[in-house]
Amino acid sequence: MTDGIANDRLEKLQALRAAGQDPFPARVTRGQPIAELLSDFAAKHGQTATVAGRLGQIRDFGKLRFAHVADRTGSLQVGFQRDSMPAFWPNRRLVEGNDLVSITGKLGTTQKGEPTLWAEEVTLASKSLRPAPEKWHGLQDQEQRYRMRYVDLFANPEVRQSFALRSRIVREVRAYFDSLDYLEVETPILQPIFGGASARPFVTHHNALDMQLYLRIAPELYLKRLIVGGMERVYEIGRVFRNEGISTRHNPEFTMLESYEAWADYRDIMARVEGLFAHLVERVLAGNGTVAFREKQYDLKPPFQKARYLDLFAQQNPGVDWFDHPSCLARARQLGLKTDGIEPHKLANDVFEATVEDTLQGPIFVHDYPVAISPLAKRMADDPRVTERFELFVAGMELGNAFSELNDPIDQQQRFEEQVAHKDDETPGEVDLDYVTALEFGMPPAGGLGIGIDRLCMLLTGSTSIRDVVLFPLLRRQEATPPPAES
RNA sequence: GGGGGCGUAGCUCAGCCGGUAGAGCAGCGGCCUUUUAAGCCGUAGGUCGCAGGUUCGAUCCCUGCCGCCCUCACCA
Repeated sequence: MTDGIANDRLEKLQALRAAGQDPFPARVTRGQPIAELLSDFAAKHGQTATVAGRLGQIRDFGKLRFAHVADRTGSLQVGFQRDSMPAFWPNRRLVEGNDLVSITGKLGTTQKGEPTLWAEEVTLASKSLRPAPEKWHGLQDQEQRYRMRYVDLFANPEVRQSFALRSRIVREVRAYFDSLDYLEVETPILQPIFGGASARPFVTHHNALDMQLYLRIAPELYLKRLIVGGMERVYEIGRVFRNEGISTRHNPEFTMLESYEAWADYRDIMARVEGLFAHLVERVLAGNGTVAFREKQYDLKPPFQKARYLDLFAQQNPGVDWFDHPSCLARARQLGLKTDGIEPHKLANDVFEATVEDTLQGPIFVHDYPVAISPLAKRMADDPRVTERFELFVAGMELGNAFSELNDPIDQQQRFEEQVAHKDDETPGEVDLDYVTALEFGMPPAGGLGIGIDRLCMLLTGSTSIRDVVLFPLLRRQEATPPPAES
């Protein structure tokens, strides 16, 4: 357990104990937030104050030492003078950089005007047995930053800021839906039948019921049951799980916002999305709607562009008919896409993704998706081949997906049966009959929305990798180095 | 899964044409009461990711493996 712990720090720990000091006391004098102390600092000159936090590197002048103490709100210099703290002085070296401390003293300044707490009493709050990363560069190694996020967070202040911003984004998303009289709800993560998206699920098992369960790939079908139940406006922000590849835009567990609103259609939901972005620009970006992402600028202030799915398809694939398999097949081959064993509608959409998605700098609403790739969306009245559905793209990245919800139980059952007939790893092996039953009781016309919160955070924080907005991204388990092979 | 890159001290990084390892920070000892990437003097710290191979000799070249990063595929 002590493997890798610096010996000199263990020695100091022992020395502290020998001197009768607990290196891990249950409580110390709590500090005042440093940011508060720093505001109108001049007026506080001479006052007694306590700060508690992590000690930075010590600058030692013999009979005088300086160091900064950082808490969640900021950092403040502390000065230690031999002549004003004779009791502490002989043990001063037992408290060192990266230790957690509580320090009481008088507020003042140095000759250069730096706000400083002149220490009178120092209490070790918790001994750090490991040194801090390099003071100037912080922790740079990506692997260690993800594996040891706790170090990344205290060593790299901008990481803390990024996650504080994420917290603010989620809070404001809630505030927006709350203001529209939506109810925040929680629906099952453990589901006997997975649905609401197309993705491979994680499989688990409940012992007492001896039942196979899936971690949800989407909350959709449960939220729409609530619409049937008359809740009318609901949203959920929660983790979903997809057993698929990992990339800069994909983590196996990620946070999804889904909202459903009775009596709304997909046009209304488009307005909701624009309203949400207007709210976020105002409350998170302080009115400045321009964000930098992957070296480009994006203006997130609504209104957003709109384009029909099939029009975009036709622009990038002249002469190709989305609904005509041979022509899509030829185009797919020309693009070098994988074509073996791919369902026709899937292939057509692959052509769309290969040729159109990268051009969608946006923000742009792509709307009216073909029904074959939209099993839960309502058909257009004047063209049953397409649905009332849109996706929001920014920087070639899919941020959201919305549609007028299919509420015809007979159509829904047929589409489910179609899916089951062509079952693959990404579709459930059975029809969700209970969901169909719910629709049979009558679901009002409704508009639904899904937004990937992590991707939204990437955009608003300028992060190029989803791992920079997920506190603990999934990494391969680090195995102990295997012993040399026996012969 | 394919392609590319990386892995050297606790941290940040050098390391030439193959000749057996370096700096800064952190640590330890010393000097210093106004520094804030403090400074100066000294000192200690290494399974060069792991395992093989080539070679008189491998951190360096080759092969395999492990991990991470980028990218493509996958992900409606």
